[in-house]
Amino acid sequence: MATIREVASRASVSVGTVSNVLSGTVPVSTRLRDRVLAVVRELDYQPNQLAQSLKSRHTKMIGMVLRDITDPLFPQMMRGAKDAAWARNYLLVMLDSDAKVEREQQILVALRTRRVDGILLAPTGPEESHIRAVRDAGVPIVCLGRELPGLGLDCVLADNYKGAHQSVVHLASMGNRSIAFLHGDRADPVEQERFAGYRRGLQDAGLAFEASLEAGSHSGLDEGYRAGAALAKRNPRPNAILAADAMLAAGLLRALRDMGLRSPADIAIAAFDDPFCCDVLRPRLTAVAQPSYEIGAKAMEILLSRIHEPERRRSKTVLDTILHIRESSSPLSSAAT
Amino acid sequence: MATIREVASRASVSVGTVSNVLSGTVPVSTRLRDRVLAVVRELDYQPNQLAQSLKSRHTKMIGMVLRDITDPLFPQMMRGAKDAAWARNYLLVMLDSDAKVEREQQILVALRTRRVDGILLAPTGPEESHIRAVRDAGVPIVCLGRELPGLGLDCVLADNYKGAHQSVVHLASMGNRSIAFLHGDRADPVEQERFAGYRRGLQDAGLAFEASLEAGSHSGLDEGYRAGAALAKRNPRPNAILAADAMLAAGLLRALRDMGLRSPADIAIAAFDDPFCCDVLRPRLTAVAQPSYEIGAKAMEILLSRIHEPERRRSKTVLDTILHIRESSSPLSSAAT
DNA sequence: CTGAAAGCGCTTACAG
DNA sequence: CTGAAAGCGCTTACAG
Repeated sequence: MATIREVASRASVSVGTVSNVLSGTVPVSTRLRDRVLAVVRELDYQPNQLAQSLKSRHTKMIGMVLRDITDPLFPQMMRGAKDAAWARNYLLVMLDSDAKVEREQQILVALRTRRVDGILLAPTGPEESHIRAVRDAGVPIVCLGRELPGLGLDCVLADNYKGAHQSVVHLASMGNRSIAFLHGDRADPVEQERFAGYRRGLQDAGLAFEASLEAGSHSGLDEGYRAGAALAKRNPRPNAILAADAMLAAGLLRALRDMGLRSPADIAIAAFDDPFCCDVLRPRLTAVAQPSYEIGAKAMEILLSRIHEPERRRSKTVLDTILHIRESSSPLSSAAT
Repeated sequence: MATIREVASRASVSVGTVSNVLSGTVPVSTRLRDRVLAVVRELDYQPNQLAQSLKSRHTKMIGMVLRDITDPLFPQMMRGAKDAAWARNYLLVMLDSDAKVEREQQILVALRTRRVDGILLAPTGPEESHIRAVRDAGVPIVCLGRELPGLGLDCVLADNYKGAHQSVVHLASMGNRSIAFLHGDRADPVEQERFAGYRRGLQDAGLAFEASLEAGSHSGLDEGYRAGAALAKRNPRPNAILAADAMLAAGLLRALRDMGLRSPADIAIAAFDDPFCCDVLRPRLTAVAQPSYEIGAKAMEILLSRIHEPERRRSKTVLDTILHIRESSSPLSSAAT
């Protein structure tokens, strides 16, 4: 690839002059300007951003580190972040940490040595010493979807508490008196928020909570099937189930079907997050959607602000979830099975 | 962040020595070595990869440019590519071109100026002049999932022709005599392969093809619903439908349900690609899956080979698809609706 | 084994 | 307006 020296010599000017016409920060005579531009075109010269960055101390590049690119939560989040980045002329690159802390740590180091201007992070777990290290090195980080208690990082996340509360109130308003909670990962703080909102929703709806209303111990289709079936076999059978995620709900739906039970007639269902399959399942699944696009966009704006103003106050942004009421909780919304 | 000069002065050695102990390519006395390493730890010094790359002429970074990160085809592909990259100590970063050529072009330029060592590209469309430009600049590119006719790029893709053929033979073997094809984008070369395989499958199964067996003009749930319903209303009604993608099939399924038709009893269905929802739909969808993980992994291996051996012969790798037979085409596979 | 120096490809004051 | 020079943070021969 051509270097600035080559275009300078071909155009018979100094490299400084080439730099000046390209950057446009210093006036250059039209004659030289045209000569330089012609050579630039002729050679298809593109400045080496590595060299530029070395001087200018910024790369105009942001890294987005995701726990699991397979999770339907993330594509929209990335879209939001990407659009916000492009709007300010930053390049957003995405990395997948595969839900492994060591991988996350390696990625963080790789990003740091490549001097990205900032990082958007959907952390893998509670472990945070490696994150602290890169924060202490001075690279701005904003957390996606959850808050890391220890480090005072900016974060933007959905209001899981309120979302759970709202869905329980909805379920109760449809006449369901006993509403169960299907757990995924009880140790996950996000799920704990959801569970807390559920408990409070029960209370506000004047409904009782008891231990027999809880089931599930990890995520996944199979666990949804297993724990969902167990729940449906309880006597008395709960009228409704709020699942901690859509995967569990899909398994649950399968279990009901195999048991000859119908939803919402026999059991109403609602689930967290709203991957595409919710709308395609039978019955269509009522879901508490996170505003993923907005989370991504907002997080990027905050990151960019912090890059340009490192001392700004740490912020925590909480965005409302959206309740999509569909067949699985509402007999009215078209012919449900 | 600390620079090599800082650690050199703190350790009272020259920067060259620091570099030598860190790279390990030149022997250094234990005394100096320990002193340097101590300071490195103390300062949490990480070499600036920008500067390193400027000298060494490689960034150890690969860009993966995807047409649509929302497409369930891609997460696994990225996993495959990422694992292959890490194994050889390269960093893989992902970019989304949003199915827009201009965006793809901007990303390609951004990647080129940042001097990535190579690019994995799932191109957005037939337009290829901007791709040619970066190839001509000398950056190795391998194409994902399709072949760009004009440029002689390495590519790795699924055998769509054979996959279609196989699924038609399967459908025919289940006793279906008239098998329709539900189109997404007729201009898409990948779909054309699929359609050709379908035609040939019909022929090999001794079945007739006629124009009334074709429907659909673009992709999406709604079009699947619309064109699927049209197909199901034809007289005589086709026994089976092969959908160009799973989204179409989901819409089609919805249409059948609304028409009071059952699958596979009234109409058998198979679809291309195998997003998660295929296994969760009711009935579960028979699908021709692309070996996404393998495509990604293989493509990365080829890219890495080309990086180290630029003159190697151009290669085209075709991987077999996998037919997942499920309820929608096989009454045997559990109680189908 | 160790250090001084040149150079990777740019940008940015500073003279002229 | 234009060019020569210093410097960004490294690596790599080359002396010693």
